[in-house]
Amino acid sequence: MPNVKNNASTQETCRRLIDAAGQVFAERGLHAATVKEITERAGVNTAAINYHFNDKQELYTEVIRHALSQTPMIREAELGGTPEERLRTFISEVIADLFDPERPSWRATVVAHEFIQPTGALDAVLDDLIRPRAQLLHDLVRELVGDGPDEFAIACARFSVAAQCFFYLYNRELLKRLSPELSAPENSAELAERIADFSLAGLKALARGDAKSAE
Amino acid sequence: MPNVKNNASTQETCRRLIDAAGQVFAERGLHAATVKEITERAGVNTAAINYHFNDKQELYTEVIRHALSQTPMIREAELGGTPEERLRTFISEVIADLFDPERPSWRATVVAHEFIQPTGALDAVLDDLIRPRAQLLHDLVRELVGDGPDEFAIACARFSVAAQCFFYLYNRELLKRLSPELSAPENSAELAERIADFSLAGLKALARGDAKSAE
Amino acid sequence: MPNVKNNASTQETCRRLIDAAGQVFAERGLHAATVKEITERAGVNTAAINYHFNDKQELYTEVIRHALSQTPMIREAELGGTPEERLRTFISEVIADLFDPERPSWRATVVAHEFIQPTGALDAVLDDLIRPRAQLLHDLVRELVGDGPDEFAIACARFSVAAQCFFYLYNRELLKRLSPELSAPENSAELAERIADFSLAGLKALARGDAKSAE
Amino acid sequence: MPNVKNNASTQETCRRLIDAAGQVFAERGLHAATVKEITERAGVNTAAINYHFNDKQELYTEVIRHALSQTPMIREAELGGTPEERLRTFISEVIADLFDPERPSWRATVVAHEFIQPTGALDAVLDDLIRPRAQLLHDLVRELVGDGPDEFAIACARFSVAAQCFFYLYNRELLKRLSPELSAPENSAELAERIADFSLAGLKALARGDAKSAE
DNA sequence: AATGAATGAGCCTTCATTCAT
DNA sequence: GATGAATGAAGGCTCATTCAT
Repeated sequence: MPNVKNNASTQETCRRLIDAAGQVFAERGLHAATVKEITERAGVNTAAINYHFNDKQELYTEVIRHALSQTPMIREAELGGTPEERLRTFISEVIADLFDPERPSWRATVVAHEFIQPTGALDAVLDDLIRPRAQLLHDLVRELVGDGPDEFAIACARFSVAAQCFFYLYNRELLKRLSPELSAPENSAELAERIADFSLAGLKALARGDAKSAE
Repeated sequence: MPNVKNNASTQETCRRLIDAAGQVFAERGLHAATVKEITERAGVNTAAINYHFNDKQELYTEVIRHALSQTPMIREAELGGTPEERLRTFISEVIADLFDPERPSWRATVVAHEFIQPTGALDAVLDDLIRPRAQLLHDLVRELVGDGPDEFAIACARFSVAAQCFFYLYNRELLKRLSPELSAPENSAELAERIADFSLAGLKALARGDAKSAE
Repeated sequence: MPNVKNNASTQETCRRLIDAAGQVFAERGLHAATVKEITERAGVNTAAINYHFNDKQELYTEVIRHALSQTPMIREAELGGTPEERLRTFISEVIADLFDPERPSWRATVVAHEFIQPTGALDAVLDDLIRPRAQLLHDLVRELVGDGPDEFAIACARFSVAAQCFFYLYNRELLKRLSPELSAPENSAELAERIADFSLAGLKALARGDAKSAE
Repeated sequence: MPNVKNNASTQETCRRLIDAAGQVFAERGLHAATVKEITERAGVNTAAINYHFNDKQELYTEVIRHALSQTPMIREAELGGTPEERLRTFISEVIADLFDPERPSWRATVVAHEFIQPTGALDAVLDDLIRPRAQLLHDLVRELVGDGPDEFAIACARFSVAAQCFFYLYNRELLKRLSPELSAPENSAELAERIADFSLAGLKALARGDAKSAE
């Protein structure tokens, strides 16, 4: 957490540091990223990170917090419509965010790093930023499948939905090599629809209880 | 690639180095892992890595290769039964492998690291180890949905299936915190069934062409 | 080439590093010299070499440059008098420089090392520092022998003069053992005169064309 | 000094090691030369140096001894003729040896290294190999200049002669850059004659006592 | 006798952090 | 407040040497 300063130039420096650090952490990971590269890309002096964030790790935590606080997940809560429509909207937004060449691409990558190998930053933002988003998806799935399935089934189902979105976050590099057409931003709308179709079919089957696992 | 030695103790040393390195790379990532920690855990000399593998990066590549070459994906090709049964078997095997407390847990983690942020090891094993496995799943999905859907739809569908498995690989730490019951090995059989149910429902919908994306 | 810093203490640190490095490089050669010994002798931090000179090799190049830029050869150009007097002055200055116990003795030795086995530093200073000095001696010899001899003869003659001086640079250790009296600084004035006598006799013979090689 | 073995293959291995080591020491110097490169070039196993010569330093000493024992200096003693003719022959042989592309070129270079920076090998061979050669040249110079000049003058004169030969040994690399024509083997005969002319003129002047240093 | 696999000391360099200004 | 020069700890790697065979 940065020292809270009111000074406008301090805030500007912090903002530039977070942006530069996000890029470098995304490209190289926490350890391989060097303070020198971050400060040079931010155009600030060598000591700025220690001055504003105490150390590299705290800057990293701030970068993770920043990245997670801007994910679009939260917005689906504000949307109306049928549950089906809201699930489609949710998936579209997440996929669009991942593929949008306009948005800083480092946000998703640093989060992926941290999820695979938590450094403490994950726990620092778990309750503020992650649990509420997870709850939203949980509630939406419950609405879609009704009261029949137990909580374990709900957990599986919501992760099946989330997994399909996260997949395109975690495996960008692999997909570039295996299925370049799936990496192209112009196909992301169709991809989102297909994920939604697939997911709604899976959820409806769960709602009907016609699955083998329900026997 | 290690120097090929016939000596039995050399092979033993290499094996112990790969195992120790797998653990350390999984815990810390390629850059944060130190050769000192690896060699100490393996109980060998500091110079052993350079002697047997030339350098740290080549040891890492060997760890990735080792991890991937032991994934069970390939075995589903040998299984008989209907396509549905083979998909269920495939998912069960992958999930069982991820949750099996007997198997070294670092295999999955190092692969996850490498997929998110390739270091060159990914490309070194792409054609040998990854493409054949990807092709198997592609063919199975095609069998299940018939000739109707185009290749893009097949690609989306197979990644939707794969994504649900990978999710439990990539997000172990997150799941421990959000849904401890989904991290428990004793629930992995039910989890696998639910993933299979969800996936088969999604694939059948694609086969029927009753999806919004088919309009 | 050191980073150009204005700071006075930085310049002081660089000066001390060059002086310490000169000693150690002279004693041990480029490869056998360790940065640890250099930095300890300079009383600075281990990282100072990399900070000020990027790496050991660049420090070495700077040492060579420093050593060559302080040779007295260049001054003979400013001296007046007959060509004979100028040659005597030139030889006296070079010999005096080599034997002067006040001047750091490493300058000559590091240059000798680099001339025998160039590491890249030689080429870095060839055009700046070596060719101009070589040209001065060439011109002086040409003046002394007139237009008769061809360029090859001039080349041989100027190297015969230079060789007698360089000999006492290269073979200090050998001379200490074979002819201690020739290593004594108090005899250096007589030595310089004898070299000059010997050389002027050789040059006059060349000018007269009474040599066997001119037949 | 190698363990004296009668075994023919042992002698063969030592010979190959000395030859390979001579090349590598000449190219890189004592420290930068690696045991691995030497043994590989010699086609022997890693431990051969320690086995046959105890350690790298003793192999190096043996290389120096080998190099010095084959210099042609000694042969002039066997030659007849006037002192002038014998000096010409001596200089021709030394120069021819340095420029002869047929002879292994590392001999001169390793000696030059050792003369500039004695490692102990110099002292090991000083009395056997160096003093006798130095004495021969001393005696020849004394014969040429008669009894007039004192020993200091003789010392200066003989080093003036030797210096002109050594110069082309020590400064090979520099000469390649400054005067390529003086590096060409086909010009070495003319070079030797010019050195002899220059030297004989210098010695005759010393004999006549017409030098400034004699005043 | 001769080998080559394995060792451990030590090297150069990098880098997050500090401190005088 | 903010800087950038300087630090020291630690990292990966090399290499002469050893030792079991």
